Amino acid sequence: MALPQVGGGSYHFNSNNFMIEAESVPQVEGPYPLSTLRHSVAHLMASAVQKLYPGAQFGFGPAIEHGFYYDFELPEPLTEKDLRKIEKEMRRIANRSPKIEKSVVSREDARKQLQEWGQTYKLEGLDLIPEDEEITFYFHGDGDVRWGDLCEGPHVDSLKDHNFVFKLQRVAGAYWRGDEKNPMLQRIYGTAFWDKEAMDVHLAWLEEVKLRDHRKLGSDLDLFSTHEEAGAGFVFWHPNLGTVRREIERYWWDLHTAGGYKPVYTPHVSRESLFAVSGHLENYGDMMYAPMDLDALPYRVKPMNCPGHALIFKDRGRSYRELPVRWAELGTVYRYERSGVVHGMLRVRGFTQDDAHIFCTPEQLADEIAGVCKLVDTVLKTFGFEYKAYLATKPPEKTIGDDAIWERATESLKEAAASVDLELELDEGGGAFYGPKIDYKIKDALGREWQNSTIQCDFNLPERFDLHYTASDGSQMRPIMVHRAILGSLERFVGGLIEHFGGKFPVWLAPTQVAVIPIREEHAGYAKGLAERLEAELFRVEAMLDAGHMNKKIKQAQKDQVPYMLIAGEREAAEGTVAVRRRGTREQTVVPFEQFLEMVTGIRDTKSLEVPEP
RNA sequence: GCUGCUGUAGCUCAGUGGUAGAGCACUUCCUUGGUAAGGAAGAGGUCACGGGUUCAAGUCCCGUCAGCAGCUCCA
Repeated sequence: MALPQVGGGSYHFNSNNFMIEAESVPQVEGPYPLSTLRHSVAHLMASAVQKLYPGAQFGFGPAIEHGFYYDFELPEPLTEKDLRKIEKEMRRIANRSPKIEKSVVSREDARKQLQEWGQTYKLEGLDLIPEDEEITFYFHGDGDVRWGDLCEGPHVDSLKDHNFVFKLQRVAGAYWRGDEKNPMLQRIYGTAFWDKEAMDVHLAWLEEVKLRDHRKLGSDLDLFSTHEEAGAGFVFWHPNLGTVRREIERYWWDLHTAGGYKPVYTPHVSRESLFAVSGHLENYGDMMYAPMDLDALPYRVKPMNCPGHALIFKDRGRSYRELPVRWAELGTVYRYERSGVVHGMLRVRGFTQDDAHIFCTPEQLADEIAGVCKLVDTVLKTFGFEYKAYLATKPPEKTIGDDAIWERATESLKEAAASVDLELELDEGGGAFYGPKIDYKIKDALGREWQNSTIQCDFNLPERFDLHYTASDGSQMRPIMVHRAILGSLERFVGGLIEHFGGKFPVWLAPTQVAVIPIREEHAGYAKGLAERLEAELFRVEAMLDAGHMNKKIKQAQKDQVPYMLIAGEREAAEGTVAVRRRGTREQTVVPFEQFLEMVTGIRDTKSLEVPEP
């Protein structure tokens, strides 16, 4: 999809290059910051709602990352159709009396005013304003559309004298003040920009997000499904995505083997008492599935893998000489998620973590963390993700472990990051109750941030399981346990990957890597030979040899996002060449088959994200 | 879980109380085509599921399940 030309830079989403060129996003300067404009448009919207739905109660209406929203309590539910009506009214109001005026009032006058208007939520909002802060109202409109709002501002001075565009996007429910114990209000989301082109680019971005939705691609590309028969939040991986997953797992195990990790496997079901020891029952019980009775004892499906790994550590005495131990498991866990939150592959009720636990001494901690940081870097770069890392430190209360060990562990995290040139942003007090951690945020091809990788120090589980090792002086010491996941969960990671790549998987991951298409049926023999040569090199090949039209096969292979098509007719058969057509292009390059094979082998084996010409 | 919306063929969707439809995909036959839709015929639906209203329900009502946009919560 080609987007409007903006500021001399063109903007293409759908080329073979899956990344979006972020630098070509236009930055249009208006007379006020964009967030001020959006906040003012939120007011404009609220006044229109007031006009159309007398008796509306108003909640909050701030500017947000890509626009704004305003929460209302209305006698009837809004539909998308009502949004057009509200937009129309907004334009009318803005044209008629566009000035926005600020009015500073006393707390008492503010209260009186809001009582007069009958705005109960706003009155509650008034009480949230600190004593020493100035209280302001902003007014616009006149006559029957005169509208004011308790608001700290700032706002644009006029809704008419500056050029801007806006659009109301959707309506949804939202709890008053974000608390599910409070009543639910109706929220209208919208956006506003200083110029139409910028908004068009933003809307096109939203379209692209929709096109790349892993649920849509999941069905278009035959990747995965969920089933009413199986229940919400349980993912069925189809052969195509199974192939992607197997490649990722193979890569993951190779890296971990090289990194000194040993594989472990632990049961999906264990006695409930195990989770009492680990503390999961107490702290995580709401997320766990109900117990099942086996021989009159309660058993549970595991929500995490760590208790199992702790049991393995505890199975025999450990010496300082064998530390650190690094144990990895692609461990499938089950967690109860409320029905409204399950979402494709990104939020599910059963998933596989790329889990590993490192048991080490405090002295070893920094080196171990550094090793994990390197591993994370390698993996994320392989998939083309940029990332940022955050150091989450000791929360203010309810923690386990004395200050000395917290300090030492936090220092180790810092030291480790420094040793691998990893910049850490501080997330003060963001650690778990059981230890400090480093969290990674990755940025995908659409510029969206995801949280996947995490490295967590744990002082709690070693305590609860009474884990120990014999130190060189013969004393019994407590190991530190490091939990770490790089992908997070395979479901969420691969679901995100589908969107990151827009279904255009790099060669090493692509379910079908090469499609072989004969021009006429009589060339099928040559084509078959090519396919066999590729299969002998362990390529995943689709040999489209049946009697059908070449054009249909090309169309099919393009739709399936196959990175390379080899098209072979009389000339190619005579010369031992292939006409190579790359994903997302219409050009062909005719090269000797051997040359193609060598090129594509290199691309695959280096896990390149490119799909170059041969 | 909550608010609102939705569920008709594999997919996208039409069908507002009276005999279930279209395009694409699929199957068969014809077509032998040099880079994204050749032609014809055919098959395919317990209208998510259960109950109710009605002479009559895909259509109206209630419930359940599943999905969508969010909220809240999370890998």
